Amino acid sequence: MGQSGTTIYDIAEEAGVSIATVSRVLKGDSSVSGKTRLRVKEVIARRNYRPSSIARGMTSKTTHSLGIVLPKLLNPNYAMIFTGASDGARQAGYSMSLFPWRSVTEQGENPAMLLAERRLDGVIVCVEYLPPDQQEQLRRSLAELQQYMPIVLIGCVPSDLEYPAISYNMAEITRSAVEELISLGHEKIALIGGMEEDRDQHRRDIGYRQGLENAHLPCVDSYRVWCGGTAEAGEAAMDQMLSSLLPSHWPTGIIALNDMVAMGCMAAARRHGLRVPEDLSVIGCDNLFCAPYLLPALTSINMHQQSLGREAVTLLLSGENRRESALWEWVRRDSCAPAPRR
Amino acid sequence: MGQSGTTIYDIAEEAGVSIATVSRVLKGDSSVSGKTRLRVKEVIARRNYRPSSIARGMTSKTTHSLGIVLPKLLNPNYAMIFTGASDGARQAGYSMSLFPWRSVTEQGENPAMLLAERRLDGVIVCVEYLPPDQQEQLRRSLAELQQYMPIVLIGCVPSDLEYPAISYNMAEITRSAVEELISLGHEKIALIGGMEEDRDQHRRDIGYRQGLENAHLPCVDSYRVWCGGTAEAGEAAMDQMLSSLLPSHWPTGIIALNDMVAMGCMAAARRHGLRVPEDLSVIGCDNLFCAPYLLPALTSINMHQQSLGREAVTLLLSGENRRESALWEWVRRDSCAPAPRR
DNA sequence: CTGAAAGCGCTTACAG
DNA sequence: CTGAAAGCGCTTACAG
Repeated sequence: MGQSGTTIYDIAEEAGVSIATVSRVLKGDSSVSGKTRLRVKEVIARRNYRPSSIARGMTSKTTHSLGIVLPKLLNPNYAMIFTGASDGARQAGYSMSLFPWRSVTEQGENPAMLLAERRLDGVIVCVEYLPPDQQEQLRRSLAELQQYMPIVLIGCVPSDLEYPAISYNMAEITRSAVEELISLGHEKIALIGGMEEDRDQHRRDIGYRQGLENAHLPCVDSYRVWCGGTAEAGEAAMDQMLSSLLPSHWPTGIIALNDMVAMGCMAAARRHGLRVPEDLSVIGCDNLFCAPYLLPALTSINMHQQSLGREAVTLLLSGENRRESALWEWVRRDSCAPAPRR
Repeated sequence: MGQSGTTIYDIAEEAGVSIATVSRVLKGDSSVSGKTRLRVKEVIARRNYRPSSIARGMTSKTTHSLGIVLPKLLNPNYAMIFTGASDGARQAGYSMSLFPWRSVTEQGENPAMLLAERRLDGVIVCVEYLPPDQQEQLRRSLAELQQYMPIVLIGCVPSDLEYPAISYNMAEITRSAVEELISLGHEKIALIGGMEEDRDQHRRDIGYRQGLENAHLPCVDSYRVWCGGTAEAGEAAMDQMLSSLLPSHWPTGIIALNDMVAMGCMAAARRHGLRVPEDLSVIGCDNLFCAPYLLPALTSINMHQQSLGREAVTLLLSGENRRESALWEWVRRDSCAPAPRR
């Protein structure tokens, strides 16, 4: 165990050359003569020698490993981003490590320093919308982090954060969702979403209001609901909303934070005797693998998370300071229908 | 960018001590006098200094980073394992990197060497059932890998592989699933599962046959279907099976490879006019977050993947050579019912 | 209690 | 084309 042991000195000795020469054939330096190259290569192969990337890192100042900071991988959405990022990294010859969101967001002394120690060649930070006080902490952590390594932001990136970034158009997406429902004749449209603790809601809220306003529809407070990002949370929130409203005031269209929340909403709606989509249209977000297999199949928005992850790596390694918008597209299925006649 | 720059020399100079002393206060060595300790700590804080973990690794021979080799993270199942492992690692002060399955399984020169270079402190390898020829490659890769770092196996671990491991009881689980259906009066029980390329099926097949045999039921070839692990694959496989069989021969119970496959099966069954669970009972595996929200809610098996990931880390860091069995439990919902009267 | 020195396994000018 | 030497940023005996 751990007896890898063989170093560049062993190879040099066995091949009868200096370690400098071994180092040269390792990096494919063409100045090495054919015969020495062959001899050295043979020894390397026979001894199964692999240079230590960490020793290399000592001189080259580069670790060939990247990091990604994510809120929670259990959301399949983030798992997709991570997968894409991990793939992209590997293809470029880097490894990818996962760090928890709180490593940049928590109060206390220098949470970002966890990453700084690692001397990564760069880090992708996936940011959700945060309340003002936490935003301040995020700002500080990012500034600190950037002194140690390049960073790229993805997600709900505040527009005044001056880093390379690929950001979600949550306002635009939500406005589009409102328009989608309005075009089907809906007027009572509810917005269910936003992590309670970090009020992810904010951007969505802006788009939601815009959409209603453009159609000269009123914005009703009881149709705007905060909840967590899980199916359970969505179910509870929907249940709560329906229970507190007279059936004549029930919304006919729901825009959910994500597909998991949408799943919960549909379950709660069913329990209250609502049929989807006849009585209630539902729109999710993220286009999870299970969306087409729900009953009815869920209309959702494809966020292309996997390619988002890859692109973030590309951007990170490019060193450019671009700011892009993440792609998204409608995936219309069976959970939306014309509004019921009043 | 990357101007972290400050080293132990800077701190030593500014505090008017030797680098050895700085190193000592860094590791909390009690031999340092109170006043020097304070002075050094002050400089460290002011300069925002963090020792380079990679330089530390040079001497300590330890990188404080672990790896995990997974087939594919897009399966939420593996995302759970990864999350658990990543959490466990972090709590122990380690970081966790993801490596693709093919890094240990692919033909060619020393695929495992990708990992060897990294000088990880250990690696978790999540193994699926493999056909004999690939098993040989796996065996070689693992043996090689172990020369560089400790390894722990999880998943469908061949019983003759002499490594610390936490393995799935796929045979036992599948047998239990057969018994579950038999106890509901089913006699025509189909097994849908097993990645076509790696015949993951094997263990399940054993359990399936045992279950039938114990109940003196025949094992019908057309009820054993190979397919990939996705919903689409499950849908296609089910479709194919129903289309090729006379309705009077249709199975009344399905044991699916996993929940995603089960989702596909249910969709295909519906298209063929079968009601679940009245005409057809379906059992999934993995208990995905969406299982309770399907219609009908899917009966499944909870594999506790997250704690499995954590435990794998514990086992890895313990250095022990234990071999454990992964926990599992039934989660009975609405997709199983008594067999229809013939 | 503290410092000078060697060493971890490489890479890279600098000579020859 | 090749080698001796310095250096990357730490840790750890070894002296004092």
